[in-house]
Amino acid sequence: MNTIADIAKIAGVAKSTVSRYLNGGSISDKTKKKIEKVMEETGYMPNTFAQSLKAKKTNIIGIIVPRLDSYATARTLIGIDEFLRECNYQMFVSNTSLDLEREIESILTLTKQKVAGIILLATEITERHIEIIKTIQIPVIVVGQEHQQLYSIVHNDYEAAYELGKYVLEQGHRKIAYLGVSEKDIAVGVKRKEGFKKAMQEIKGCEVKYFETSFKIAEALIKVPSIIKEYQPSMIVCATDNIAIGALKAAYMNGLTIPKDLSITGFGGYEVTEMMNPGLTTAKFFYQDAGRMAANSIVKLVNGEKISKKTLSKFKIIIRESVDKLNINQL
Amino acid sequence: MNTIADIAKIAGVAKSTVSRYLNGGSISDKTKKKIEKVMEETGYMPNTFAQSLKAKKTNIIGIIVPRLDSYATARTLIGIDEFLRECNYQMFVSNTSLDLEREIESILTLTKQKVAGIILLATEITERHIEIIKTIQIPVIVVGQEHQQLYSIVHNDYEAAYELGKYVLEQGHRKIAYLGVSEKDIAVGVKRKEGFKKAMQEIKGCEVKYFETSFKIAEALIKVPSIIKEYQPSMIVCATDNIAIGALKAAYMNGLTIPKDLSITGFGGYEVTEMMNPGLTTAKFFYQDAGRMAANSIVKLVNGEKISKKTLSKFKIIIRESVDKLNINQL
DNA sequence: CTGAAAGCGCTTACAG
DNA sequence: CTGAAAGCGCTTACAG
Repeated sequence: MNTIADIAKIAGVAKSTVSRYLNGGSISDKTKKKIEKVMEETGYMPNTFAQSLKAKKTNIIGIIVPRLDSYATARTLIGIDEFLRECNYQMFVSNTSLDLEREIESILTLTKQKVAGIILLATEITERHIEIIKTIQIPVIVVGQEHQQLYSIVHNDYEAAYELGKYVLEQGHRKIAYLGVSEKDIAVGVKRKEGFKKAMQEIKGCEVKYFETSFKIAEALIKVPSIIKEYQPSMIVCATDNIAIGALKAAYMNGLTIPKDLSITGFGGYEVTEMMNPGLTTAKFFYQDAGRMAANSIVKLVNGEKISKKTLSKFKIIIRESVDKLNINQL
Repeated sequence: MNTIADIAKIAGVAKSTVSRYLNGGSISDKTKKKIEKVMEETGYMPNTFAQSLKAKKTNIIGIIVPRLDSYATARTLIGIDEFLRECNYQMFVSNTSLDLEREIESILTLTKQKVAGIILLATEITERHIEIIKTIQIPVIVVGQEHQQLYSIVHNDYEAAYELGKYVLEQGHRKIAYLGVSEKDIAVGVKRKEGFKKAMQEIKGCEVKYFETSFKIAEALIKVPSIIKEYQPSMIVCATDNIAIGALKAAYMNGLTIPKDLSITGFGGYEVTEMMNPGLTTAKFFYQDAGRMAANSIVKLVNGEKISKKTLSKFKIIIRESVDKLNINQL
């Protein structure tokens, strides 16, 4: 592996000239040719460390993800990657396996590596997050959760849940189970539930019962049968598509036909929900878009531009076949 | 952001002493205490570039993935990440969006960044891959595809397909459609088909017809109805779970009941196949294991240890409900 | 347009 | 155990 000094010697010029060649400084055509030739012959590759050591910054954006095996993560990463490439930035992905401790660690490690900025796909924002983000001198964008003190890109969980709730009521459902997640997760656990509640409050005589589960399909599989048995709702609104997929399977295993015997909805709009049978009605979020927005924001921050604290990503209610149309008079 | 020189000055020692403190060299308890104190006060963070510039190597392993939104990729990454963390290596993920040109580029970029090794989740290995991998002086492990000249971790596609083929025959199927992918993909396009063919050849009077589609669910959705209509098989063996999911949906949309009217199998063992209705019979590969194996291999190579050119990852036929048991006499 | 020199922040022999 | 010095490969004023 040869260095700029080798190239200079072979080409018979000074190191600085080679450096200038590399960085688009002004050089005569003659020396340009000479250097070009040597470059090709040697297959020279600049040492990124030496470059960064001088330049004091990199074109790398660190992305911290809670998990890799998630549709939402994958799509968001694709959006980030796409946009970053267009701006000549690279992305460095760091996985934390849903461990908040590792999230903090990752922020520190990325800082050491002098990334230009950090995008955090968040699940829960703790005091320690705020603290450390203030300490490091690097811009940070949070995706999926919001916090007054941080820049964030968030899905419109509240409105999406509200719209979905209204749709469900329009279909005549009046005895509904809402299967949510822990309120530690503000976006999924709180906002979606609140939006849904608002829709429910706008109508009289609708019975709703709230249940809680984890993000795991397997847990929904276990919880749903008892909900069906004890509460006997005409529909289960699930806080994520994965929970809905578990509910769908649980219902089938208990001999129920969807949507005739039970209606089910999700949140997310994962590709596979379209392939379920019946297709799942769900509130679709545009993860890839949100990823692009996050990338756009971080690049702006890195360049010292101003951006608004919070950006909302859009959603769409996708109506498929998993919700039955009930005749209200029959109830 | 302060440097080793700042720390040294504040603590009243030499830079080299601080460096020694950082790297576990021998120092007296007294100076240790002093430095420790200053470290805490300043919140010192070493500059990774300067470290790497001297040390001439990093603890980073570059991972090149063809796509991010794939179950197989995600699981493999998890396995790699897990193992690498245990060995104090970091992973740097580079996505190519199924663009072979970008794959070559990524190898070059990672080389410039002086990664210690590269793991390539491969789809197709071209001459240019071989060429460039020979050029760079960095160990490379290929996952998912094999090549005589490269180190690889491969799934046992051939045996898996053979076993699955035998199972299908045991269930009495004698008119089978095999829905595969392009033969450019040796593992999925060739090996699986070959293994399946071998099983078919061991029995007489079985009619098999081979079809081809892409990896996309949407394409399977289009192709499958015409296969059903024109060929009327009792079963469709799909080369991936995604294709099988598309087939399942297509069958439903055409009013068929699975497995009574049509049996379907896949390859992969994606988590969601268990949640389909009916559960999909499939050849499960252990992606996370394969990821760990790849990480293990690359660490060995980086440390100059010998490893075998090719390592096989295991598989398991998962029998669920998507294959009907036929009475052969009835045929 | 070109070159010599200083310096980025660290590590590592080499003396003491 | 500790310090002074050289050097990793590059970039960037500063002269010429």
